[in-house]
Amino acid sequence: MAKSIGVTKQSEDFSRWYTDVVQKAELADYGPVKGTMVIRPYGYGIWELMQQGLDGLFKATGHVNAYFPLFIPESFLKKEAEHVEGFAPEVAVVTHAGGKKLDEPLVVRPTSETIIWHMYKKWIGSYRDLPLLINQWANVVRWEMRTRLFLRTTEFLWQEGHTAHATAKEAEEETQRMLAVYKKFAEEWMAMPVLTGRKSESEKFAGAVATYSIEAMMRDTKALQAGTSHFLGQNFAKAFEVTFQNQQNEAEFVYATSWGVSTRLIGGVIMTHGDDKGLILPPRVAPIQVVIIPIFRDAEQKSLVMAEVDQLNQGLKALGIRVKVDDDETSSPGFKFNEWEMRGVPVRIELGPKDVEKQQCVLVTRYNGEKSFLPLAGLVESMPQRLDVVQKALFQRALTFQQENTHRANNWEEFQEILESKGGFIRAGWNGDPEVEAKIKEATKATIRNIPFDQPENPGTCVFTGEPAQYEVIFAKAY
RNA sequence: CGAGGCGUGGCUCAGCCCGGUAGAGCACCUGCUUUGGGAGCAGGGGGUCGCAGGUUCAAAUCCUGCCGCCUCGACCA
Repeated sequence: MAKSIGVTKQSEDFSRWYTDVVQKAELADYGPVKGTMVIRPYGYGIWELMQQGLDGLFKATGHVNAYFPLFIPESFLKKEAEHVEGFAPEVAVVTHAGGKKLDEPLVVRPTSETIIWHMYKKWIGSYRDLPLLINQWANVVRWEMRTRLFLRTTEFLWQEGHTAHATAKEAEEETQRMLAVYKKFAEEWMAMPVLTGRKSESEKFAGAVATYSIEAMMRDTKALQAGTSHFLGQNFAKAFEVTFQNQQNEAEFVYATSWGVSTRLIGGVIMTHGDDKGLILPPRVAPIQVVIIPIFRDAEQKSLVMAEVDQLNQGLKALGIRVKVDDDETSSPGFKFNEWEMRGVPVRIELGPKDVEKQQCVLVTRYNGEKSFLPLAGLVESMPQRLDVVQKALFQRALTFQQENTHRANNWEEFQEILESKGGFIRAGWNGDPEVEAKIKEATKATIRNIPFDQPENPGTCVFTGEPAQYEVIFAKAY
């Protein structure tokens, strides 16, 4: 024993731990083209559950799904000045197709605002066509220089909502509504506590009037932008000449929003809950919520044990619980324990001859390693409740961690000291000057994650200049 | 693109300095014994040594060029 199997310890090398977990838990693998990723069935299972959850929340807020093309005429991208400036460096361009050079190059969408607003021009004529609330599930391509599985890949899966409204107020409300949806999803499905707020000018979406984000803290105390919602004002409506006639019969430019979360969230859930043994999945997004490991020596024991196991399996399935029986006879129980722990299954049930005799089983919860002997009677019925407890406990644990690693810095010395010794989120005053923001970034690599909605009455002084602060903001090193 | 490192069975790597039969561990296959925290023994299969050229009787090993990957920096959901 004691061979170095499993994953690199989180405490030893967080970044290697992450890469190990992603690959050994069979969530994803590297594709042959630099920066591309193959999402394997287990990882894709998480994404499917996320999609179901999010899609339900989108539908509940009045949105419908549609699909727009992957290819966008290059000229579209150039119509909105900030947008093209922001995305031009990272777009992939198709210059040849059908065996010849194209008249106009096509860009592979890095996001779909341009092609969607091109279409909205055709569909929107009067105030009666508004609001238009469309979401699409799609892949997008951004040629990033440095990539990491799930967190930043050349091609990734996401959803992008694109809405059109008659008034700025309505669009702003939509922006906030969807940010709240993201917060709810992150916290209740992914068990990831997040901070909501507005992005600084330098960090906002290219082409937006304002960008809002949810920011989460990973177990290495670095920040992860987990979702964004943009108020686009009339920028895209003007670029694509999308007007509507209001009730006074006047032409007006339409107001827009867009919002998205991506497969990056999977990276977030891994880094929010995982430990030295590997992945820990919140039950709501776990492809396998309960794994049952039967233990037996011979055929007689096998039939005895499997009879109980089958009953458990059927019972749990009937309640809609995602359960797997690992009856593979070519690997040992001990191996399976470790394997399923590494893969983050929330609850494990062990059932052997001794248990059948006593009409009990061994139940182990992944996140805290707690092992208990429970009577088989009533076990099935108790499972939804048990999973719910795990789901909430994971959120609580992550929330406590986030709070314990959030500090207030009142001056530059404190700021640097906290960043060096503790890391994490730093709440600090900022005078609102982008140059100051840039200087802090250059000096420390910490960036303003967002300007939280919950502002103190007095934001104090700017942590860098000592001038009166305009806001209290969250600084952190980020992914 | 700047700086470092690395390309050898599926994976992790040794061999390279000092040229001469291509290796180990893990994984895989077969058999027997095992199975309550990563099982043991025995046998077995599998490699154009990143690519191209050069030096040499002889190249994984030396030389040149190219390609790819990783880490760090500049860009970002």
